[in-house]
Amino acid sequence: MIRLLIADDHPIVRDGLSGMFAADPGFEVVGEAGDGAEAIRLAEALQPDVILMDLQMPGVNGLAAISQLAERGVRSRVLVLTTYDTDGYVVPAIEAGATGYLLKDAPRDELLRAVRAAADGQSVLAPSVANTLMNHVRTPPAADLLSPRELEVLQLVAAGNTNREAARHLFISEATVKTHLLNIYAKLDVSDRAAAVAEGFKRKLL
Amino acid sequence: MIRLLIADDHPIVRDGLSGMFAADPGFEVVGEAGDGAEAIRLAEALQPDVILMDLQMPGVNGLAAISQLAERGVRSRVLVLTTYDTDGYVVPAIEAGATGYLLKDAPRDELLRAVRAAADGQSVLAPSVANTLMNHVRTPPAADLLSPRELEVLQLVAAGNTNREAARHLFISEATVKTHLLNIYAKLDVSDRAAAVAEGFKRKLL
DNA sequence: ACCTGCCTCCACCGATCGGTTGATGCAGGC
DNA sequence: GCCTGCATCAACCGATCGGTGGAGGCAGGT
Repeated sequence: MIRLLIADDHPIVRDGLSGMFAADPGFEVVGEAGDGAEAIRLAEALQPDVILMDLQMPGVNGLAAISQLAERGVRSRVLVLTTYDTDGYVVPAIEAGATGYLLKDAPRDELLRAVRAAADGQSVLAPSVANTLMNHVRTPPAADLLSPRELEVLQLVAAGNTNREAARHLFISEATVKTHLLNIYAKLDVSDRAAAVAEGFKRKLL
Repeated sequence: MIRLLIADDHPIVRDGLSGMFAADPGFEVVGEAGDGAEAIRLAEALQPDVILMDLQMPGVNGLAAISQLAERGVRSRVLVLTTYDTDGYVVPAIEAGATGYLLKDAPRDELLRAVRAAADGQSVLAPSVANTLMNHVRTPPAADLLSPRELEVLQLVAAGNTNREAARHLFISEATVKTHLLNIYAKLDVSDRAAAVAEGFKRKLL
């Protein structure tokens, strides 16, 4: 018997989900919340196995609610169930601790399977959500903004080498290393080696 | 009609998959490869819609094959189909360009659905693989190795500030900034600001 | 043939940084 | 009450860095 909490600001959606799960003997809807704050209160009080959470809610939104649940040590699994494939929310929701991410257009049986999987700690992602997540992991084009040589220099600098040491590693003069660095600064729009390293990481060059 | 290429070093597995897809009129197995090199050759020659790729293969392994296919501009979707939920390969495979990742214990109909989805460009992940991927994007504990103040200093340094500028931002003296930096160097086991920024990124502190 | 981008090198300067030593005050834990 | 960790400040030194203004060679593309 899986104990469920439903958090959605639309009563109609809550009723629909509630009825759907009530019809299946494997589930019990133990509570319903209309906003994030209520969801947190009820989750702490009821300790459900799974929380179906909409992201768009008034006041404390779903994302914030997920973060707070994690902080407060609530062990319920959170399954995000949202209307739109709002790309921008997928990664934050997962970072915040969501166990799964489905869209509301999912067929009934898929939703039931997903909740069972979530209760079991397994991850369920809608295909388009999986896409988003995978694109997030895939390294972007990583522009060949820096020349190969400049990249080598930047790597050595990031490893803590002084210009002189980097020069020795590359069998060139210290002056050349400095020239490369100045070019790197210009290309990355920074003004010192530390910021260049930071930009290098941000742009996934390192 | 979806055109398939099967790449697996076990003939038995190839036969099994081949027979399975041959039985369905929606698929056509246009080729089979026993190693990565052959998979690449056949993929370029046949331009299949989907490639079912095992990761463990002699010579050029599946991971390397996926990378090379992407480099050579082959437009086929690659669906990784491997025996074990080898965690370490999930993220690299996706970074290399895999469209989906399934385990060989997947039921027959799920495999068929997955191939159709892949042909359509949609992502299909086995639940345990989805788990792995999600854990990868979740920010690790991010050890509170650095004190809050030290972290602020490091962030300012990473943004390209000089010690003096950082001091002004924090309303403290330059000497204090230097002290913080020295403590940061010791904690991160580096010897200059550039390497500290690099370590900060590697340890996900920035 | 020309231009552009890349890689290489030089010299000089002031500004900044890294290293050291030492000090104070204030929390929290034993 | 003592110790540890954190945050704050000071003065000093040599080493390093960033900025400037060059210069030449060598490849690839127009």
